[in-house]
Amino acid sequence: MSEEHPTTTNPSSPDPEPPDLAARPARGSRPGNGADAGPKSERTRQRILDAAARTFRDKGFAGTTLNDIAVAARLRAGSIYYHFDSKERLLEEVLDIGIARVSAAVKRALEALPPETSPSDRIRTGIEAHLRSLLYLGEYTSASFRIFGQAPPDVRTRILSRRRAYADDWRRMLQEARAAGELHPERDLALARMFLFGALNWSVEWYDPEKGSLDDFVREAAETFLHGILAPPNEAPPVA
Amino acid sequence: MSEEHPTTTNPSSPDPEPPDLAARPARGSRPGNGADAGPKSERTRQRILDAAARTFRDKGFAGTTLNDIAVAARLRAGSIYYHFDSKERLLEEVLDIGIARVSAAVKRALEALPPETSPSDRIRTGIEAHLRSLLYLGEYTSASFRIFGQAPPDVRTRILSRRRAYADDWRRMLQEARAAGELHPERDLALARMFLFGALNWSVEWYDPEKGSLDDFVREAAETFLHGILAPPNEAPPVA
DNA sequence: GGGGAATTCTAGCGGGTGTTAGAATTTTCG
DNA sequence: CGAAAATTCTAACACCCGCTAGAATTCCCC
Repeated sequence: MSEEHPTTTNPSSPDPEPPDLAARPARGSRPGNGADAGPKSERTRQRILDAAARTFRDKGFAGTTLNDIAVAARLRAGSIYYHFDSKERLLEEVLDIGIARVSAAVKRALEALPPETSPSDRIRTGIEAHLRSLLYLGEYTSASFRIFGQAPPDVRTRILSRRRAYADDWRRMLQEARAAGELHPERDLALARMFLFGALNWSVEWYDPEKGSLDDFVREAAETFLHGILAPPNEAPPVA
Repeated sequence: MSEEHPTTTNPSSPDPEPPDLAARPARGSRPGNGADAGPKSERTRQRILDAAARTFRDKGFAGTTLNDIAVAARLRAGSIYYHFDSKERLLEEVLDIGIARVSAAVKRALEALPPETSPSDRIRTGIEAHLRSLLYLGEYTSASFRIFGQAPPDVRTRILSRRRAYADDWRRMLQEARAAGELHPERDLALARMFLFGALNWSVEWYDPEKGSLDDFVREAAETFLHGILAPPNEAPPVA
């Protein structure tokens, strides 16, 4: 219990506490005493993280200056280094929080469903939860998907395990639906999943909350993915 | 006939020659004579453009150094300025060529169809052509979609008209299919279109040409978008 | 309120950026 | 061949980057 930064900012995800992110000794002198750092500066750390998430998302990783972040967080660039080891580490934490939040939101939504819910309805719920956390929950989630491709290789590999775990959740969901006979037997599930991720994550680039409610939007998105755009082939359309 | 650079590099797209990109007087002295620049250096310009497309795509706009491009094009960074005004202009031309090629490829594929082709089959063909030019045709097309979001605002607005024109092609295609009664009446076409773009363009990030043929891939992608992933609701699945 | 730790700021270092001027080289063609 | 034009290179400028040391300040708590 001698570490001073809680590392993971999101309180809703039970973390196995990856040790690589935690080790950051306070600069000037040793904190020494048993108590961890006061919650006072924890809020500054939070402000920096928030500013970084938004700025990274808007201008990309290489396009973002530490000064950009500092201005948005209302301090000087040098002060960032009291809280974070480097620009890369800052990115790493933003990305990490991002997937952690999306993953937790989806998990929570699925667990809230009645146990007899059909696999395809679970997929529907998952899509809606994923989209909602992307578009509403904040900049971490959108940043996490938007700039992952720009992250330096070592950051990417360090983040990858979490992303893979989330991808596995989806793989499982789709396989269960297939096992239940609810999916078209010829569809390639791996491709469908990547297709889905692409479609959903791209929405942060163009979604406009002014036009129409978010609820309608996420519902329609799920329907489009499940049913496609074609009219049902056999029966006449319900409008008669 | 006093300009020396043909501006648009792709010979396969009939361009209306946007004048903003063309104006670049040769540096040291006036070319003066009636003949335009020898095709000798035109190939250097091409090499720079190719190198820029690939490097931009891989490392992003801000993450790419003029020196990176110069190394890939086998010359010195300063020499780039003989052919291009600035890094931004270089990006602009790469992006421009990218959409122009995708747009031309899709248009060509659609025109090759027999005139009685149904609107939904036209959509299918469009999807396949778009994907193919993204994944096979080269780095301009993939770069164009991958880094558009990183472009400086003025570059983005200058490119936007072309992108809008391409989006309009798709809007039209979808509307015709709907008018023909081939689309599900409740689907939101604007959303479906953005959904589709997101799914397709994201594929440049993960598509692996080693696993399976491109033909199968693009076909399957089109089916997934058209029919969704669910099993057909009314009839029994064709496997009986 | 005062003392010591925690936090922020100032100032700067070393390096790399886009860009440019002008010299050096290559190409073109009479 | 030789001269003029076209192309490339060299060298540098001005600037901004990520990052650090140490001084200055603020915070916390007895």
